[in-house]
Amino acid sequence: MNTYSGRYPFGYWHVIVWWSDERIIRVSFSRNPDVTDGDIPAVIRLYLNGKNRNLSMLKSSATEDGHPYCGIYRIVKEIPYGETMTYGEVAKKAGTNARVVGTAMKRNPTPLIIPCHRVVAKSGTGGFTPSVEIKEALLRMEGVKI
DNA sequence: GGCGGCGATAGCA
DNA sequence: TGCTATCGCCGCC
Repeated sequence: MNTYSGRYPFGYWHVIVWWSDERIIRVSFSRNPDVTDGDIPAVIRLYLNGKNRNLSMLKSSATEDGHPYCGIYRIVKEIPYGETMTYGEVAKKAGTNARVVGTAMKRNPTPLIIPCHRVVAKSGTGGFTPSVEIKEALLRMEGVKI
């Protein structure tokens, strides 16, 4: 199986993507991109430029059977572009509690594909790893008032 | 393999 | 504003 990696600028950050022929393996953010070079899939580039509203066709390693949080990630993946859900609402659908949802979002290996930035606290934006400024920028880009 | 700690929270006094 | 319920996973015995 071939695997690829690439990076792409987003504000002051770079988005780094690892993927294979089958699915997206990992997405991360860095201010100081390492040796990772090359381009990223076109649909993600377009999304970051606000020209593509739908990443749901991409498969993520996180929603596969056996992943510890695949149930939670499948629910989050269904949140439409420009809409948000609270940690509590996701927890209710997943049959768990909000703390567990927060932990799952923090461990999300493929943000953007699993749109964890659309999961917000009941009051406020909630957190984001590595930085809430990325979460806020993504939400603003999607037209969400924060 | 068992046990304790730890959250990107929520809800209530 | 402050405190606690809650629970799945990770790391360390």
